[in-house]
Amino acid sequence: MQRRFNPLEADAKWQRVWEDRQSFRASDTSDKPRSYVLEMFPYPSGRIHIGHVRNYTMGDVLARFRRMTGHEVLHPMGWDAFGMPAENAAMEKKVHPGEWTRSNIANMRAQLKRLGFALDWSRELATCEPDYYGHEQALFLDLYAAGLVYRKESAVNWDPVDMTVLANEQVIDGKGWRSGATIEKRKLSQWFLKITDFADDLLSGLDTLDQWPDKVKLMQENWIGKSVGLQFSFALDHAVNDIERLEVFSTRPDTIFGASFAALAADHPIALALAKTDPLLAAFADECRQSGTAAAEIETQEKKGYDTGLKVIHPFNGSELPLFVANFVLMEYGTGAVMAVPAHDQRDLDFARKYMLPVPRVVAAEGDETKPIHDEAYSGPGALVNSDFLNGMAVEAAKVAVIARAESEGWGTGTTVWRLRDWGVSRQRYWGTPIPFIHCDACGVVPVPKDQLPIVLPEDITFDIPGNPLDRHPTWSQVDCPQCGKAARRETDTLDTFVDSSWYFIRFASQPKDKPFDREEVARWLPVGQYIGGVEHAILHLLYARFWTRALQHIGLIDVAEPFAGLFTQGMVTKETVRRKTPLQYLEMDGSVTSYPTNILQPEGTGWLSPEEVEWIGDIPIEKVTRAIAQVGRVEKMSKSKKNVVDPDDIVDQYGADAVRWFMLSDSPPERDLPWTDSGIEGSWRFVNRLWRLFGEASEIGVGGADKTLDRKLHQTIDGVAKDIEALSFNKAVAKIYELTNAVEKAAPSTSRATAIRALARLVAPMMPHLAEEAWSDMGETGLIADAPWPAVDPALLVDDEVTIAVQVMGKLRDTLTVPKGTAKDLLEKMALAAPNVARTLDGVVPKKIIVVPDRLVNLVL
RNA sequence: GCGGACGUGGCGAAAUUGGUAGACGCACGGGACUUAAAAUCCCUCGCCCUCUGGGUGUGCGGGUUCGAGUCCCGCCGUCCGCACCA
Repeated sequence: MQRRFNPLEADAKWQRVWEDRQSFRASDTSDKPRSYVLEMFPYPSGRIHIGHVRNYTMGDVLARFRRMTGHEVLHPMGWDAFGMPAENAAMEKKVHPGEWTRSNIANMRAQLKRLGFALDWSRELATCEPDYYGHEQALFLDLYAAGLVYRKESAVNWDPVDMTVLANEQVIDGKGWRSGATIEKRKLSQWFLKITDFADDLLSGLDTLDQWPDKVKLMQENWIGKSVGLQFSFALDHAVNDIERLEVFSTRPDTIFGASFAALAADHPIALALAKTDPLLAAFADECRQSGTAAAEIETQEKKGYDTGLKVIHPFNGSELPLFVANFVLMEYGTGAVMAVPAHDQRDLDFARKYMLPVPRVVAAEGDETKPIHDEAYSGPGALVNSDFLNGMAVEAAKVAVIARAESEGWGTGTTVWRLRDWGVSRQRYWGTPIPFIHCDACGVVPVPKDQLPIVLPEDITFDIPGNPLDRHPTWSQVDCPQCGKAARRETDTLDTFVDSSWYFIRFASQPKDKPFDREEVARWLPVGQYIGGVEHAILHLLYARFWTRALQHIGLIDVAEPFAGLFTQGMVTKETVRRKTPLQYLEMDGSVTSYPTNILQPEGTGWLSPEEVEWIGDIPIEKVTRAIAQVGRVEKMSKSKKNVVDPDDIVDQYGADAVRWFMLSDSPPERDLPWTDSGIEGSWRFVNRLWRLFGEASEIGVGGADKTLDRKLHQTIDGVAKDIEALSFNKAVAKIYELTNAVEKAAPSTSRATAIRALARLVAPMMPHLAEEAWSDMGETGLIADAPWPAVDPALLVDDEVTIAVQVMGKLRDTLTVPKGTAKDLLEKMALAAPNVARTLDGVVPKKIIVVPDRLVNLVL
């Protein structure tokens, strides 16, 4: 056993054993308590990156730990395999997207296997295979039958680079989330999922998710964007194209007497109608449409308007208010028109000041009733003033009163408006799930009969020109109408890949051939107990998956409303960057620095330097090629462009899987970023070897017999590490294991020490499974440590029998006392006064008051 | 602008209900072993001082308390999300 630990040998050996024995295959029939541990499945880009390793290591530790604590664990892995990169590769490398994707999957599967994850590979799935997406088509048809899928012509977000439509969630600062191209608005016939039907449920459901980060819940809440208020109509003084009334929505109906104008979006039907005969308005509307939606532009953009000359009639006092077209009113929200109350809304105020409109105050805090509004609108609480029958009411009461009057008089209703839009799922791409519909000139849009599923993608396609290859395929879209039998056309749009990832966790739990899943089997596993992934999916994926699950529950296919009971969002892996420094400077032999003119020898490239391009002289980085001094940049997310990527394969080659896994769990709390350092992985590797040597001493009993102190340390560690793993506080579990290891190493040989070493192997088994198996077998155990139970805790050993008491004088530490646990207060008091450091500090002064906290401290107050 | 999170050594970080700040790891420094190196082991390691002791210290300024990293009030800074949402 004194041989050196050879990770590459041990890793391969135990990985083969686990596979041969199908150790991590989840049983559907087990009567153990079930635990579904899931990490977000990867897109098969070609290589695993270190962020995946961190993500899957966390899930793996929890999964292995749950197995050891008697759970039947489902811990599956699959591939989010449809999407644009495969088509881009097809265009660039002339390789079929399917071939590219499947070979990437093979590579990445091999990489994952090298890390020894306890995954149930028998349930592996890839969303690009017909036996997955065919079932997705069936579910889509079920949702269609239930009225949750519809098709409509609408203005959509068009990405001119990827040449496809994007959902609102996929447009960030007016740019495509993948391509970064500025998004255009286009009118297209599109498929939509009625996520808005579930807006209220998705919002209130957040309250049931007590094991989700507040941050994610808040982000979803904001995204869903519920606003409660009054929708009502103003009468117009002149009809426009037979439109006699103007519908507006307001969350502040209480301020209705403060309205001094009304405003329309440039695309509002009234504005469009007026623009036909008013070239100046048409020009203004065009200007509004062109203005960008980027953050910086909105920030600085001036409020602008165009007076239509029309008036709206105030529903209570009959006064006439001017009607403007204004650049700050959005057609997509509410009714595309607003009642403007400058005193209590900042945008309305800015606008009113510019166009010299009145600013009557109608809400005031006590004493402010006659205080005029200057540059800042008042949106705080208070009582209504200058508001007729509302005067004196509080804001909330006034809202209720106005809504009641509007409803009884028939010109408005209390309404809720949502920011959430329906989910547009059509994509004009090849590499996605074909939408199972047929367009017939006679019958219209006809769903594909389920017995004709799956609609499989054609293999013979070309990528030589941009656009959707399915549109160009000579025969694929030609099909007979299922209803009338006449020649018809297949839908050539495919589904957004976020649909694929909205139900894969259900398919993992149950994968019959003839249907998407079996209801009873799903009920045994769902919801996912612990879901782990990056925070970048806080809205997109996690909202869509919640919606899809609720929709399936709504149509009676499954029994849970929420797919993920526990969610954990882990931080990124970062690394220091190194950049070229200009003008170039050189380190001379004597340590001095020489500068050279900037016009000679300027090297090319981005300026980021990879570790291979840099040599370190002390802590000064030198670029090898130019010999110039470089500079250490910020610690940033690993990326090719910053040249700070670490490849998992390389480091597994060098240190083995366990050292890498251990490093992923050490130091940084899992929700925070983890800075990768070479010395850090070295340290992990050192610890692997330290443990290996210690495991070799498992049978050294010595003469001592029991070692009570070590027994306590062991049991406290077993207990603490279990709690830390349950809480996903891996960094704390790691620290406790280090502490125990230090204690065991220092302890003299004894039966306690031998016991502790054996227990230590099981404590590290979830984190370093290969080392643990190797040691376990060397210790003479016959079974696998992967199947071994978590060590039992003796509660009697969790409490110390001796405690260290702090002795303070006026709150400052002066001495400590070591006493038996539970020592009486008066005795502690005496001992504290007698302590030498305390006596010297007191110098004869008698304390006025003595505070004794048993087993903690004594504080002498003078 | 709105909402949220976070500020602790050279670095990553610990710290139950307010109760010995800096566990654990990394780096640095010193030592042992060695012909030498690697590996390993031991020691030191917040800052300052008149150093068997004392002062000071958790972004800054106040407050509550016998006692504050932790609670309260007011600032400053960093990061994240949303963004003309009526």
